[in-house]
Amino acid sequence: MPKARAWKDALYHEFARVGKALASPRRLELLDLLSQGPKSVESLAHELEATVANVSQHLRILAQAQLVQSQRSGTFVIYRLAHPHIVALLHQIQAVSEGLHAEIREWRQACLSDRDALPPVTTQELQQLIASGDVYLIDVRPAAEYAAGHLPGALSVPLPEVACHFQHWDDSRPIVAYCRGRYCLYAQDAVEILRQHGVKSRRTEVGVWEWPGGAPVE
Amino acid sequence: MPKARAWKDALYHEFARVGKALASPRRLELLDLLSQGPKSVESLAHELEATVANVSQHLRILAQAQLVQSQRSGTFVIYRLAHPHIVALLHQIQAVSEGLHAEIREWRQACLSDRDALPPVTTQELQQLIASGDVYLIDVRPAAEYAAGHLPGALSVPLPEVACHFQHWDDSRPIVAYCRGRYCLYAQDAVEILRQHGVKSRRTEVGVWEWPGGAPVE
DNA sequence: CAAGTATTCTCTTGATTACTTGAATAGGGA
DNA sequence: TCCCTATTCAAGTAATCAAGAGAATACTTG
Repeated sequence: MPKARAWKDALYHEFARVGKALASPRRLELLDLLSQGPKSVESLAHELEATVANVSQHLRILAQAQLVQSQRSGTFVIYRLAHPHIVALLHQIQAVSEGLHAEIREWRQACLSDRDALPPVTTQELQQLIASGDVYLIDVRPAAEYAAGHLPGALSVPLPEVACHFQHWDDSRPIVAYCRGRYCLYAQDAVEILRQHGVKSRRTEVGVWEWPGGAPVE
Repeated sequence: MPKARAWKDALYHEFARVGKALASPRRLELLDLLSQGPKSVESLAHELEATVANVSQHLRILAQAQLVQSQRSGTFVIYRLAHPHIVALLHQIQAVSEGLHAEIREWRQACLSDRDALPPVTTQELQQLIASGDVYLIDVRPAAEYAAGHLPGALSVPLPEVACHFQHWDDSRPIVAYCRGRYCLYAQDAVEILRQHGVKSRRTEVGVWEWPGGAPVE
């Protein structure tokens, strides 16, 4: 039945177009950054510490696979994910990868836990804290990412400004920092900065877009 | 901060190992077949209409990414998925791909619907039918895949045997055929065979492993 | 132990991909 | 209109990957 073979070949060829787009570390990191909100080529290149030309080419490949869309805004070109499902796909890959390759778990432990005095805040805990309202919930990502979506009740305190803000705060309320996700070090760094100023704080277990209630509020 | 870059590079490199494994149509089809149950290299090569050597190499790549595991059984080597999460990852890729590339939907419509007199059975409908017990629910996949897991109450009627079995059945009970999934033509073929014998039947909308209740019973 | 077979390994060829560098394009602001 | 800047294009090189053919391996069965 050669007809059935042709149909299957075409079908899996299409699926592999998505697979090929996910086959490069650079492109996975680009998608991860774009999951935090729309960004320009230049800012993506800066975050990746890669050349603009290189990032531009990777974005072209992602656009050909229709995983991202671009849109001109002034002199910049702004890229965004083409569909919210892609965030779920990313997390699925990361989950499978972490499930299969124990070294990732170990790295994460090594990077995140040994510097961390206090254990991270679990999702349930944070939900209770938000409901009670008695918490400084700080979003330590860049302000643009906060603007693209954040947890309910969160304050935007980008990492470089953490050291300035806390001084005017009530000492008795707990401080909880969150960032891009499981593999982002920003919240970890914020907690460390605060600790060096003698202020206790904790980070969340997961990032914004892993929040169970779905998309965060604007 | 070059240390953070090194950590990120290593991390996304690991994620990309999974991505690279998913970047080939052949490997995606292999994973899809393995999601139906463990199989030998030879039977996989036969289904893919590829050489054994070629399939063996693709399996090696999948094994290096730790997506599949092998185990010797007699003179055969049996491969299986390393983790049930991988099925979810596959379906996620297919969903994103189908969401982005409209042509896949069109192909599927063209292949599946025009030959089909009766509309497919929805998941809710089938659940009601199974609960009532008043249905011939036939699993038209190869017997080995039925053995590896099937829907509750299903009969194993491999495609080549469909023409023999139906004759002893009660005409008044409805017949519903299911197969590997959304992109498998077996159930479609079974319905067509039955129609040529003057018997009405329908196929399900989804396959075994897309069943909402999770893994099927043994 | 020997024969037979399923599977894997090795090597080669051709094709695809990644990254860099330098030039070109295309808007926006003066 | 002209310049300025963000982005893209193009060319070249190094590296990686896909697929096939044939040899080698590993295991079972007699």
